[in-house]
Amino acid sequence: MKKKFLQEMQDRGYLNQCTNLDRLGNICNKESISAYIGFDCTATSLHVGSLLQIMILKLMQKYGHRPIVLLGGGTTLIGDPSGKDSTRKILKEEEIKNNIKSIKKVFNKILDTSNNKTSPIFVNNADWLNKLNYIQFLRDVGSHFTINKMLTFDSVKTRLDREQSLSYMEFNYMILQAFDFYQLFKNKNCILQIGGSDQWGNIVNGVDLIRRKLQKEAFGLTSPLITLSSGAKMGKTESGAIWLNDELLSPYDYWQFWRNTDDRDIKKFLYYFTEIEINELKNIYKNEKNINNLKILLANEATRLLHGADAAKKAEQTAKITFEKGGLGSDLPEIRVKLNEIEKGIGILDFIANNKILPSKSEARRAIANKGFKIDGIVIEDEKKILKPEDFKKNIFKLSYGKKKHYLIKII
RNA sequence: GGAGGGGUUCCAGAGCGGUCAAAUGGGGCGGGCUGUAAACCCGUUGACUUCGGUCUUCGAAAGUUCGAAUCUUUCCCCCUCCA
Repeated sequence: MKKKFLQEMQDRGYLNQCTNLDRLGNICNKESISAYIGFDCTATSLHVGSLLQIMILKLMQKYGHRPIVLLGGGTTLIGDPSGKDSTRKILKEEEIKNNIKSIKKVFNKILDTSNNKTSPIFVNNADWLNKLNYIQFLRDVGSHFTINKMLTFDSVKTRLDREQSLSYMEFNYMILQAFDFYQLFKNKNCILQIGGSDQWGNIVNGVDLIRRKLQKEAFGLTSPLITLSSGAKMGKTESGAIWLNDELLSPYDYWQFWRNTDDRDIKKFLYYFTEIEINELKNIYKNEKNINNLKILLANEATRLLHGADAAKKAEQTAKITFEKGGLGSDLPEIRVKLNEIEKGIGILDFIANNKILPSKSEARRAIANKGFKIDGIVIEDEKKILKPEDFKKNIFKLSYGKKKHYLIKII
């Protein structure tokens, strides 16, 4: 039973690169460690692009290790240039604070907070970065970095190669991230930093800094970049990002996202985004010949992990009713209208635009001309249609846009 | 600091006085086929419209003209070469 934690990391495909896999494995098997992952706080929610990292934190807990979640209030003020080809918008401190609060909710939902030994610790690097004294910092930390080396990092190189500007502020990002690791190593006994493969350079810098300043070994580990078979970026779909916070994306829509996984990605995703044991997964994969059932399994498991079992069940139920029976699933997004407005009559175009189903009446017109809208399964042929009480059976009807977007229209 | 090149609709990229809401490709969206998949095919892709049109867009502002994305001036930004 060697390398239990790292073994499963590897089996699930979470492991891309490690500074010293053998030594880290030995330590992990002997004692419980702390490891950190830093998250960006540029939005009020993380999206599925960060989910793999969160799964890793969860896996740590499974093996008795403690995850440290660094919500980078300090570094978000700067903006990580890795993987970006242009400078990011600079956020106000107030916004970042707000984002951190909102993002935290997701961690508390996914991670186990009941076990004292493994419950996550949240840290904010603003706590130490904001206090830094520039000159002091340059002497203590800056002296350990050479420009020669910094220029060789991908994040810097790609910017320069593409002749896109890289501000001095952003150039400093990697040093700050290295300093974060150093701080956590020193104060929280955090010996490992994990990140996406684009973070490799930044992570190695931290490991180096710790070695130079403390003559101690720290470890770095990266997860692979998730690539979709379609070539698109994970987490970005037609209708925007797949947010983890339910205020931004309902559990039903989240479920749908997984249900619509490309055939070619399904196996990988089951390993990545569910907690089903590897052996069981192998079995399932061998025995289940209907790929759609695998997609449903993935959707259920992934949704359960984030939104809970009830939400997952409800979403599945709604999907079943809506797609298999053409009926009205209770979990579909609802749009309520007042009875007196319906009695007056509402033009379908106005209705679509006012309720933000589409952004403009012109688009609504086009969609109707292309037979994109249906009421209870019947195509709306006339863009001049007026919604009236007769359209509502039992005060409700289903408005469908395309094959996948359905809304319950209710009279209140 | 000097010399050139350029900023066009989501992106790339044509247009270079009227026929331009702007070619073409990509992406998006809708339809068809299917399995709520992929591939493929078709349509669509500024807003408002009484479907006749109307209004707002081609880095910003001002101007020439009956008429400008296209010409002129000023400004802002980006790139290349030289110093």
